Amino acid sequence: MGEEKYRSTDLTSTLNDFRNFVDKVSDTLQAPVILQDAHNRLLAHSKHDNVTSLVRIQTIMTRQIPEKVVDYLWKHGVMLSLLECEQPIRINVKEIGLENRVAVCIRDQGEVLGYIWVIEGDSPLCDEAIEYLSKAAKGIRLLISQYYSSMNKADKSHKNLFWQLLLGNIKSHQEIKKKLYDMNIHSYKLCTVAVFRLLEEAETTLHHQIMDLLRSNQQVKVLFDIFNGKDLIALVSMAPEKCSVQALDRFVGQFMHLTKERLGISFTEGVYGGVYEEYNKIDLSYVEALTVLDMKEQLPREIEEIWGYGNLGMYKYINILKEARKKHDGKNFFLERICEYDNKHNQQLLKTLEIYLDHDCNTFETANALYIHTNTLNYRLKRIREIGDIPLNDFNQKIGIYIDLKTKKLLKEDQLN
Amino acid sequence: MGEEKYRSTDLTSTLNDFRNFVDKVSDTLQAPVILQDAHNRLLAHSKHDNVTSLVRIQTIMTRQIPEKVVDYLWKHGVMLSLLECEQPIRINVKEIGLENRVAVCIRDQGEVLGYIWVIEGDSPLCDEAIEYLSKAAKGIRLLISQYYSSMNKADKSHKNLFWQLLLGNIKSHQEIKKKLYDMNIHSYKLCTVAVFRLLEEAETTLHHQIMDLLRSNQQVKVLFDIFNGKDLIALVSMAPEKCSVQALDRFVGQFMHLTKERLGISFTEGVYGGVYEEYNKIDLSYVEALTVLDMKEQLPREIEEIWGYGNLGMYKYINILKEARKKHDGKNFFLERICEYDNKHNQQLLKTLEIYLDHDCNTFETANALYIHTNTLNYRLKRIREIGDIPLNDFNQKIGIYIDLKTKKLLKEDQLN
DNA sequence: GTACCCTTTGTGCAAAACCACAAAAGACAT
DNA sequence: ATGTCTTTTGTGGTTTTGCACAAAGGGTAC
Repeated sequence: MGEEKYRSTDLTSTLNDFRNFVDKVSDTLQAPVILQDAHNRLLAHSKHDNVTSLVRIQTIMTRQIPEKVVDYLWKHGVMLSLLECEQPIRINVKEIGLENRVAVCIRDQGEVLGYIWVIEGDSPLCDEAIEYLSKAAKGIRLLISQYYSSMNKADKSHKNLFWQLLLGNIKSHQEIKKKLYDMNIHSYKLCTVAVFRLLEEAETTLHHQIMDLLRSNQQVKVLFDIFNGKDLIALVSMAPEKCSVQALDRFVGQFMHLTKERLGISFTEGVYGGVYEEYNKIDLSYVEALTVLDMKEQLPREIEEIWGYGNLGMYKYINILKEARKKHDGKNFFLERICEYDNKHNQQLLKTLEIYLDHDCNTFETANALYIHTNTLNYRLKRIREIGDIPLNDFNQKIGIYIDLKTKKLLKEDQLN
Repeated sequence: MGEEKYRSTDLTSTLNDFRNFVDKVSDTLQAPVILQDAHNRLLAHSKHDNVTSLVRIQTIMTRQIPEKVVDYLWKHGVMLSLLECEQPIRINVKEIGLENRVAVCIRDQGEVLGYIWVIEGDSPLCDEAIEYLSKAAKGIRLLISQYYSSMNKADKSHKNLFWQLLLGNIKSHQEIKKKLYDMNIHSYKLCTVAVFRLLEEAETTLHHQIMDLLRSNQQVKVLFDIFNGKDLIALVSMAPEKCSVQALDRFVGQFMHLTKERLGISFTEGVYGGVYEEYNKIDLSYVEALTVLDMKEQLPREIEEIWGYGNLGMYKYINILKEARKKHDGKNFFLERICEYDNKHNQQLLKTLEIYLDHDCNTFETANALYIHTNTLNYRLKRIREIGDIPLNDFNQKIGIYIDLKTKKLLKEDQLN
């Protein structure tokens, strides 16, 4: 699913050039050859491969080096030495089914443009062959540069379309569908907008590395991705049968874990909006994702384990409720009474009530969270019912209290800032 | 607590006239005499009463005939015959400690202005005395008319102030306090606005009867009352120790019951707003009361047993939430899935979920409400969890679902209208 | 028809929530 | 210091709830 979205007519000739290049190198060295871009995406592979390893089949079929291989190579420092070494280096690792290879980095003024891989198999390349490979790497530089720049052009209109979608400029689902088709972007039935927020703005090179990681995920197909300040915004799509809260949460979690592990970069949070079939709801999904991010900042404890808008629960509405309360200025007499008692008697009935509601009125969990005996909790709840005159067996009342509790908290925070 | 609020300097002379009148009649008939207005409020009682009965002490002390006596007289048709009969009639009922009396209605062109009561005790009035009484009733007509008209003037500024309070025109608590003091209106610490809505607009005479009933309640002190179209708006006050949800609910319930019973008039609903100490929150309390009324119309079943704004729970916010949802147009995927299943398999999981939440997730109550076996309910809940992927042990999620459930319902209703 | 799946109801057991009571500790005022 | 009131924790027993399993009924597709 890798680079196909960048395909357009003016790029095909370049791709043909790549194929000719690898075939020529392959013929000269009498070994299978693979050309890759800087992001581990396959640009071309030599014609006369008599493919023997599973890894290579996967690489060619998916047009990308398998995730586990990349992972392995990073973990064992192979990628790093490849990046730093001017000369071709030999890679012999049996463990993950990788054949013996020689790899060289294609570089232009320090910038990494891609890699050439030569599969040695059981007959290692001689020194002259290595030398030839080194030269070949230099020879292909210009072509790859051209490839990148023409790709950038496509990329710009690509970015442009994504922003239009995010901003809801195109109102018709059909129209969007056609545009995607024209751009050769194939979506599954469902899509949603994911947003990952970095601790601080990063450099463009980091952006690319992060996006590579994102695109190489196994759970969802990334249709678009773009950086906007600290935010990485992505439109991801998946088949209905594979779309569940669990799956999306896992996707977000794993991606954030990987960036941390592989690149040492931490996102503050990663979230996603509503999941829709209609492309004209992408803007909605984006806004929803931002809402979740906002909530994560305002009430981190409360929605610690929520990443999707669909699971925000009442917090979807908390900002509206907060504003309503600010305007209306009504008191919640239940809470007033409890607060008064707490202050007077140095108690913590309010906190108890909050945690109790946080834990869905489960006495066991609440007692644990408060580090108190269940009987103590029951006693406090009795007092809350008595003092606050609070009907703890009335769902509606509890919601009213919960809303007022949380909005009060937020308003207090607002005042501090 | 009756008529004192109408007292003002230009009225005192009239009240003196009344005292002179009753003393004169009392002297002539050699019996204690009481003069009352049309609303059973005492205008004057004769000087030389040697009071013997508890009822009379109460009447004079409270400046109003005791509630239970009025109740008794209405129930036994005495009031009715008094209203209809031109001549004085004799009332002999021992049962409630009432001494033997002769009463006559003071009438002017059909309109009832008041009553004269003469206590006979053990020496009944002779026919001439009755005849004299009849004439006296006619003689006092003009004075009472004057009394009413001057009272109306006071009443107008009275009404005016109330509207200012309801509309929040006076911003300062202190200023309002002073105005009340000037008008000789004494409030307890807490007050709230109650609103009762009639099925249809009523005549002024009915208004007065209803207000009399309202003022004669035992639970709260009525500081102001006014009719606005179908709505009877009242500002009531009470001491903090007597102020509870139960007390206010009882007040509203009993008053509505009495109007139905005594006057045959039904209110659609009676409600009250927030309870405040500060007079400048009366407008807020009024708006809150109207909010409750609005809810009573929109979701009668849901808030059937709620009359006070403080107990509205989440429904305080339902209109805001409804508007938010109308604008935002997001779907609740939990509910979507459940709905879809219901439609496909002709089930009623959605209704089950709603009733379940309505009953605070109490399986027993829910099963009863749905007329199904608890195991059936448990099975359905299991299916709801499975099909809708709904975490029924997460308070926040449940709130989100509940809000969306109820707002959806309201929006559907809105569309029908 | 019949096979299959979903739903309802019944039974019984185990877990949990709830409640009453008591002892002990702590807070606070006289 | 003393007594009173509130709070915490423990014990033990009852009630309620949750869940597994089984049987029966209902609808649908082949």
